[in-house]
Amino acid sequence: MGKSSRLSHSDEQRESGKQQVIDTIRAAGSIARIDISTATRVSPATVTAITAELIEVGLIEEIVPDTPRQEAKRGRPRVALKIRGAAHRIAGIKISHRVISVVILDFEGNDIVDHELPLTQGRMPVEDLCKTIIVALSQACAKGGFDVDTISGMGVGMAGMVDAKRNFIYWSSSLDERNVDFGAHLAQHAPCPIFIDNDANLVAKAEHLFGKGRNVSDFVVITIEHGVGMGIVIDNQIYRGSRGCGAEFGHTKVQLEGALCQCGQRGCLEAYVGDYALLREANITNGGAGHRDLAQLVAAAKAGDQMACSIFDRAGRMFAMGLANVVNIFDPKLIILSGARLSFDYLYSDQVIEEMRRWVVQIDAPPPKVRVHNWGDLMWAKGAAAYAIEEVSTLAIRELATSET
Amino acid sequence: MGKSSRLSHSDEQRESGKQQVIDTIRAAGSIARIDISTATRVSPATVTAITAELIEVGLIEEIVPDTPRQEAKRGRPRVALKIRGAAHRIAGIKISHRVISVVILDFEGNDIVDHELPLTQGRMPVEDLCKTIIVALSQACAKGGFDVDTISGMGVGMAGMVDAKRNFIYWSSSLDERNVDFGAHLAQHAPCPIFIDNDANLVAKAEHLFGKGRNVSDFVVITIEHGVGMGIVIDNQIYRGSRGCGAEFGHTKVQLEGALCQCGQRGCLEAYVGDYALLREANITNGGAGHRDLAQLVAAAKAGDQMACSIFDRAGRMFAMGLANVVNIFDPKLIILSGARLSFDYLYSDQVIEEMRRWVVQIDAPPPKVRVHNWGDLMWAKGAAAYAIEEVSTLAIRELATSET
DNA sequence: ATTATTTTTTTTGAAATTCAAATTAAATCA
DNA sequence: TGATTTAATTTGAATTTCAAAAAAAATAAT
Repeated sequence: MGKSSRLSHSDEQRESGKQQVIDTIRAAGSIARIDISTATRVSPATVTAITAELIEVGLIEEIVPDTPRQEAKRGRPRVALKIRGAAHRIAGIKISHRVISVVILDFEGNDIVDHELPLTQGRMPVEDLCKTIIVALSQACAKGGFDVDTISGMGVGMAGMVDAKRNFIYWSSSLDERNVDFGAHLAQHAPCPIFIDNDANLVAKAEHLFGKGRNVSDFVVITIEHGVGMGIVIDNQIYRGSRGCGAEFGHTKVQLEGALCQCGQRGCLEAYVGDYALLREANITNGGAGHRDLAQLVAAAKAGDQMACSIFDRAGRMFAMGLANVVNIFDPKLIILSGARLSFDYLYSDQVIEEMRRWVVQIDAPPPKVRVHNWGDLMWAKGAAAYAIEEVSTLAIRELATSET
Repeated sequence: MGKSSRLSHSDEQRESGKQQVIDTIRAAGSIARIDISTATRVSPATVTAITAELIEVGLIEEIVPDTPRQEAKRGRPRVALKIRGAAHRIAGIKISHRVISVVILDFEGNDIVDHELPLTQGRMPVEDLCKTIIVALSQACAKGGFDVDTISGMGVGMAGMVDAKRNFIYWSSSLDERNVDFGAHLAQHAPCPIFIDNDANLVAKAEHLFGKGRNVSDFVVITIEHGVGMGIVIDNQIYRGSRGCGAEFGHTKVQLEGALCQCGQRGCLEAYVGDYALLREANITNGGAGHRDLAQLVAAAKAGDQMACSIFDRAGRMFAMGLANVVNIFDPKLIILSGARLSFDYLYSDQVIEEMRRWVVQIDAPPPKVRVHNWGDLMWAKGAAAYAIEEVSTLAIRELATSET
């Protein structure tokens, strides 16, 4: 028999018991009730009550022990719980310049389908982009053989300045307008709740839920695509700043009156490590002749070309300096360098990381761990899905509290 | 009749109703029950119950309306509540190079006494420093005419790398040893609970409780003494990083392979804006002859000396750059530039702040506010006291929950 | 002066959440 | 087969919080 309840004030922001339990299960992958109890410091009695309710509504399920026996231990065997994948279908969408990537996951985070829709233009009117997103989503659903209406939530990630709380976009390289209430526009076309955020924040979410940030409460994720992005997780939550758009690592200044950046300012990190910045240098030093393409430049460096080496060398050092600043300010346990492809290994090298470590304030406590994570191309879209999974999870639990017999 | 209780798990970390209420009262200064209810979204009934208990144990009190009448309004008049100053006496202690400053506040935050004890040496053995702290505290108490044993808690602030949670000091310019469990040492002499932290963090606390950060949930405080310090408040709490010592603003790098810093590294902000850095430059450019003293250098600049101007100019720009980086990473609502004396007005000038604003990522949302706050000399010690007040407050409420008939 | 109105505060009984302790369940060991 | 061990569940109680009603304390209206 379910319990009815109105929302107690303190459950609104804080983690209710149910949230806490479901988060613990998700973080663990699979976990027995007794371990949930120790992890959350909620009594076994309460864990039983909560999990019973979550099982009843289908958000989690028991794992039937297909493996004959675990280790030979006495006592009643523990039965593990996990998220019930079938509970919800979640879409993650990443808008890049040339393509929209869609991934559809089940509620547990397993891939169901992925899909790409090429874009003819990088910068689009709002309505066009909305329609295209829905087209991409529909195609993905068709590929998976289910209806769009079966999607419970959709995360959307794009480069730019996004106020995630309001689903509002101050600026994005994918839109031809500034200050767009993108959430409102997209909602008119979408069949489900929408959650929009900056793409780097979403990758941080993905690392937290599925990646190398699992079970880590505080860490920083650095991404490199065209620009340099950062996502910060503090106390298991994305830190978003007061205007909803902090963590602009790429526009951190590393040189007074330095190189000109795409953003119009000087001395931004991005203006030293971005692909355009490297090519700009290569072509200047080469008198305009030569490297059109980053791969070519990398090859030249590997072949021992002095110019090319010097370019990457400086980029690496600037990157190390930027990273060191983040560490000096945040002092995170862990830094994850996430890449869709590892085309940026000149920045993610041991040498760069060593240099960063040297530039960090020295104390007799272990310096932050640095881990490089090479997801495939789906990284960005999965990040968007991770965000949506979390939000849908919250919605589902809130609904539980509000309704029920 | 009091209520007995054991600690529910969720009350340990989270804010219990009582904490929330007392924090609201402290933040407001004085506030009626009905307003506490709306501010905390706790029901009036609960507010009545909680405040009744807090009054009974003497942590808060009603304000008798000395002023004849407020505005002519109908209805039962609201009676305001405030923290009861007499509930506790709290000490705040700041260790500087030349002096130990002590301030004793009542529980409401009002000054009771302050006192200074000159130091003969800047860097001392642990035991000596502990003893000296107690001497300074005792002298302050004597001055106030009360016993040391009547102090309920003592905050201690010092420059260096401190893990506040453990009262552990990795390094401090006041100690001749590294990695000291200073809390344990001091506890052997002190008559009350001790709370140690980095001095800049403590100033942030003071701004939050008593200063320009009152009722602001997220902000950054920059302090300049000999070095450059920073304290970060996120979600009403000091952000301390994973090793307990983030926010090393002064050792943020602003120049690749830059000027040599006291810390042994190159390119630190401090190596461009610290007093020693300015004098170093002045003396080099002057061929070693001349400015021994910052005041002299400032005077020279004001008189139009080209060299001096250029030195301050660069320092200001480096400072702006460092600040811009903090904004680009944190996106705080508010930046408070705190000073004990305003000897650093060349860094806190409108020009510097304007420059910082230009270097911040531009979006159509208001940029962070910047406020300069000139406390007197007591700033640092008050910060230590602010921290202690908050901790004692927490202890008092925890005790309430644990004991009671 | 008396009554009506307004607003704050308190009281009261009920609902929700959580827990400790006792109990039951499901396994292995002897 | 019974003893032992560990996990999960049940049960009754404690605590917290709230909604609704009542009381309190003022001004406004008659």
